[in-house]
Amino acid sequence: MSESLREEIKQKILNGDYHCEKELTLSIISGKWKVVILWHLGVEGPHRFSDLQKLFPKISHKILTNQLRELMEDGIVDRVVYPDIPPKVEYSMTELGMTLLPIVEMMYEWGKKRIEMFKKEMDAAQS
Amino acid sequence: MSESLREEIKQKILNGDYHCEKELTLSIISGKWKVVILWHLGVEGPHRFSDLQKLFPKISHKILTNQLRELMEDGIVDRVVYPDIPPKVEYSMTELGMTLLPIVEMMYEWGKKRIEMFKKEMDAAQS
DNA sequence: TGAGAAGGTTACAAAAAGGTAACCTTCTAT
DNA sequence: ATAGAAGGTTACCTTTTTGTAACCTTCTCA
Repeated sequence: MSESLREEIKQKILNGDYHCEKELTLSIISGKWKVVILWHLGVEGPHRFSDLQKLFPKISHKILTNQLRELMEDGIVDRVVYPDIPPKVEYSMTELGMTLLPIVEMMYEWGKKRIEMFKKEMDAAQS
Repeated sequence: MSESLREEIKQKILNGDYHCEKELTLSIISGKWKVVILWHLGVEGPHRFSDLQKLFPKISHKILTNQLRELMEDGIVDRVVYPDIPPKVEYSMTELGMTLLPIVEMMYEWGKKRIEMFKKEMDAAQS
């Protein structure tokens, strides 16, 4: 019936009856591939659908479409169809999407440091 | 078999064979209640289990335990049991957890602004 | 004695997210 | 004709995540 956490939170906001600032943000970036997509679009600029497929060989066609659709619904990415044959479709960050990029970049930095900590722990354990 | 995205990403890191910095961070904060829990523990300090229950009346007992367990496994929160009767258990941020707080706070700020935008749009639509 | 407080666990069910595989469109090149 | 390119859709299935409800422990208070 309800169509996900994203929808649930949007409803709450529309009803004006909930404190869900952080949940809203989380609901937008949650998704197995969303932060990586955002990182590439934000840092490297627009990408075609097939570029993204090459970047993430393990994502299936359907799921990639799906993640992009949701990001579009949330106003984070834009989709431009060029009248070419074969089709050419480009995805890019919206202005709003770019305001999300600092968060994505902090997540990247945090994760990087955390991974370095793991490595040190493992090295220490071996000596 | 595999026990979630969190586990999957940890495995990748242990095997040393993956670029998943952002995914690591996301996997830690993903969870319907985790960012709110982190925000309260980080900004307001330690809380008892029952305090958290009162803060989020809709979270079930089991899910709260579960979210806290996962945050503990990830080294983000600490659990201290006091030898009282009835039991007293306090959850708090670890040092590592505190390094995550800036991200949570940015998520809060972003969400807040976004909600304000929604309100303006709705007001504009009504006039 | 038996209800309640604070925390915990377990079996089970429902919803959401992710994934597979097949199909479609329109044109171009073989 | 027919295979391929670039993107899209659909039906179906599996795994993860979230939730419900019941139970347990130990002590205290009525």
